[in-house]
Amino acid sequence: MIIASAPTATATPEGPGDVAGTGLEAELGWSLHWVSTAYQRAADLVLADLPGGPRGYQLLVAVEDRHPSSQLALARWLIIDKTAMTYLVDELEGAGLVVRRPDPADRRVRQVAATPAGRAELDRRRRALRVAEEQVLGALPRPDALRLRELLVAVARSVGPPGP
Amino acid sequence: MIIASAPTATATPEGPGDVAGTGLEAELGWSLHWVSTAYQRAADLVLADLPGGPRGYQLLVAVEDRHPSSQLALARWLIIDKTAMTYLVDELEGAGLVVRRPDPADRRVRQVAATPAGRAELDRRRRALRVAEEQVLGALPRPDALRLRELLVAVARSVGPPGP
DNA sequence: TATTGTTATACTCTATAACTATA
DNA sequence: TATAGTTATAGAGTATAACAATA
Repeated sequence: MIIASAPTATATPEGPGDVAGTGLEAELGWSLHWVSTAYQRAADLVLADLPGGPRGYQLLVAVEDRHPSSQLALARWLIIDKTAMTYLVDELEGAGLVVRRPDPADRRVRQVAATPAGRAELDRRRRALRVAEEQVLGALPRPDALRLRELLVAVARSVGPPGP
Repeated sequence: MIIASAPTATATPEGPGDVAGTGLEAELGWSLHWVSTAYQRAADLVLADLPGGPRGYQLLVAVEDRHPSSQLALARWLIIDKTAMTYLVDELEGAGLVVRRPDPADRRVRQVAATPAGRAELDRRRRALRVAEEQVLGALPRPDALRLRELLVAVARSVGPPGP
């Protein structure tokens, strides 16, 4: 959970020269919380009926973009437990979106690959998510929205997606 | 959960004139996820030993900044169930950080107020959180960090903290 | 002996429902 | 009858542990 303390009355955006004053101590937590919540709400609507839900989407993206070598590699990338991965792959495989293939070189390993239906589903959801993003950032003028994306990406890079 | 798909190889920050390209569809979810996760990790360290944890902190902030008129008002502001609120207040009251006072005007209602110990604790945690925030944004030059805070606040205001 | 994947179990959070005491 | 607060219960999501197959 993100720390979301209330903004104080004087919490108007400050000029860049300003040091964070006493009313803004928790503002980062507060704003991050609400932006994240809004995005989640929008994304959940888009992904609610996808097998596996948001997790299922993440899995499809990872499978398509990274071709992970095993369920375990996939679990580590998504930072979920290997036991949860079993259930998640079960669900997506049951829906025909992915298939498990035994690795010929190591018969302990199952490779997970998207089916054509899975790829089509992924494309649809990706497009819908892009619309959802625009709704979340809709209050910002476009240059500001792009700037926000840039800055978030810069921070995200520095704080830690697990290395490729 | 925030949708966190992997960035693609070409996901370098784009210039403001650029329309989001095909490699960036899920970038907002991805960056939001990682920034939020980093902040949460840092905040959890600061708040792990506080009674009620992060939730307890949010409650202390709300009690001090907003003086809510009842547990129910507090629960609505923090968007947690009134039943969870009971347990949370129990924990903080047991630790001597808040007290429940019956409202003289309506004996069904319990007002929640911070004790001196609660206020002192809140001040300490607020300062520690401010340090944590700076660590999360540490990779950005200070003007960029301030700009990011501004933009996040602008979006947060538009997407929905419950009105005061 | 170590590792991948599966299954079964337990634990934590949150949500639902039922109850009390006031209004 | 409706509301504030409490308690008890059930559910979802997650983590832990033991197991089978393979290296």
